[in-house]
Amino acid sequence: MNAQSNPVDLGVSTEDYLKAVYKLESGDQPAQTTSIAQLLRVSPPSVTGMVKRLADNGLVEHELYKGVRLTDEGRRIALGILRRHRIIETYLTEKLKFSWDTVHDEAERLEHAASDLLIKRMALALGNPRFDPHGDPIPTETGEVETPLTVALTDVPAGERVALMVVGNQDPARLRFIESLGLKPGTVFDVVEHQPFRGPVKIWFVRERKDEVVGHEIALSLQCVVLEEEA
Amino acid sequence: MNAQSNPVDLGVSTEDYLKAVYKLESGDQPAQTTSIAQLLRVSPPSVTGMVKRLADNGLVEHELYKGVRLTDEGRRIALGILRRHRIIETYLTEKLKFSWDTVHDEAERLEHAASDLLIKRMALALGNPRFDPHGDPIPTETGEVETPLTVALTDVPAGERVALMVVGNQDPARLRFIESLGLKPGTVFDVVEHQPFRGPVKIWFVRERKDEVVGHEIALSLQCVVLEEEA
DNA sequence: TTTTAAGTTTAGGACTTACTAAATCTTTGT
DNA sequence: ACAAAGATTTAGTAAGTCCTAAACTTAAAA
Repeated sequence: MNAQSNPVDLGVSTEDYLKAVYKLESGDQPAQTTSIAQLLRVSPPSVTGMVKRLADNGLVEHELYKGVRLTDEGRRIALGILRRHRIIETYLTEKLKFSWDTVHDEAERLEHAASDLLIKRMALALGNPRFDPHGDPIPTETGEVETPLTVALTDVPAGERVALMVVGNQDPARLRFIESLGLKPGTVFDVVEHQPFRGPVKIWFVRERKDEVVGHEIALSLQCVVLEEEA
Repeated sequence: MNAQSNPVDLGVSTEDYLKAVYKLESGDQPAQTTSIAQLLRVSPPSVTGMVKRLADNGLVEHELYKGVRLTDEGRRIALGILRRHRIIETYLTEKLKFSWDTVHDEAERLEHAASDLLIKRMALALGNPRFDPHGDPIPTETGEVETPLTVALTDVPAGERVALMVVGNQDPARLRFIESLGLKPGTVFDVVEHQPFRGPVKIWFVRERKDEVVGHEIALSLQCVVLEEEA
C-alpha cells in the first residue's frame, strides 16, 4: 500500500510540484518558491499554499523564507513520475513517430494517467531504454538515475571533440531550432572557438564537414561528453 | 476554436458526465440523475449540481425532476471521448498485450489525457479499426457510429446460429468469467435452449464442438448477430 | 545602520467537484 | 383523491487549487 504505485493517488498538480522541486533543488540548494512558481507558471502565493499541503503530507520539507526540499518519500515519487515521463516520450517518438519537439507536452499529460503496468509494457516494448530521445537518463523502477558525465557546451575548451548528449530544454521552438542547426543527441563535433562576453560558440561538424555557430544561451543547455582523443 | 479538439478544455469530470449521459439516454428517454449518479459512483446531489453547470455551458438540457439530455454540442464531445476510449482500448490490446478485461480502466484514465494527434496516430497504427476489442463500434472522427444489428442473447430464438459481437459489460471479473466460458467477440455458437423464469441459456460451440450454459444476467449483456443459414 | 528592493508569506476570495441533511416534487397504491 | 414511497433538488460545507493585494523577511546598498 505505498503511495507511488499508481498515479491517481495524488492529484496532477501535486505530481507537477514534486517534479518541479526535484528539478530545481540541486545538491544542497533547496528549491525557491519563486523558481517553482515560474516553472509551473503559477503565482508565488499558490506555491506557498501548495508547498504547505505537500509538507503536511510529508513529501517535502519547507523552511520558511528559505526554500523547499524533497523528503525521501517525495523524491521517490518524483523519480517515478520522471520515469513515466521519459518512457512515454521515448515510446511516442519510437513507436508512434512523434517528432522530437512535440513529445514533451503529450508526455506531460500522459504521465499522470498511465498505470505502472502500462509503463512497464512500454518500457518492455522499447527494450528497457536507459535514455530518452532528448538524451536524458530514464530512472529505473527502483529510482536509480544514471548520471552521464556531461559538460555544458559553454564549458568545453576549444579544440575538444565532443558528442552531444542531452538537450536540456523542452520548448518546442528551441528544439526545432537546435535541430535545424544539425544538432541532436549523438551528434559529434569539434569545439572551434568561444567568443567572449557570453558570445556564440563556433563548432565544426565532423561528419558533415561544415561549421556552425551556437548562441551562448542555447550552448548552455547542450550537455556534451568530451571524447577521448585517438592515441 | 471548438471545444472538442483537445481534452484539456473540459475537466475530467465534465467529460465523464457527458459520457454517462450519452450511455444512459436511449432514444427518447432522457438520462435520470439517479442513474448518472450510480454510473459515476457519486451522490445524486452532486449530479444535480454538475448537470446545472453543464447546462449553463450548453452541453446538456435539464428539465427539472424529469431528466437530462445532450445538446448537439454535448453529443459531439461525448462521441469524441467514446472514440478516444475505444481506440485506446484497441491499441492497448493489440499493441501492448493488455488483456481484454484490464484495458477498460486504463483507457478510462488515458482518454482524458490523450491529444487528438495521439489518437490519430494510434488509429493509423491499427489501420483505422471500426470495432474495439469488446466488439463495440468506434465512432468516426466526424461522429458517426456504426450500429450493427445485434440482439441480446436472451432474445435469440433457440435453434439459431449466432456470432457474439458485443460484450456490454466492463467489470473485469465478469469479463474474465465470460472469457473463461469460451466467449469473446467473434465466437460462433448455436442457441440450444432457453430455460424459463430468467433461467440460463444452453449454447453449443460450433468450432470447439462442446456445450455450455450461460446465466440470464450474463446472457442479457451478450449482443449477437444471427447468422444467415446456408441455403 | 538605515533604507530599499526582492523574495516570500498571509489574508481573503473564487471555482470545481464532492458530500450530508433537509425540503420538495412525482408517482403510485388504496 | 391522498398519503406514502421514491426520486430529485436545495442548502450548507469541505477540500483542492488557483488568484490578487497587502504584510512581512532577508539581504544588499547607501
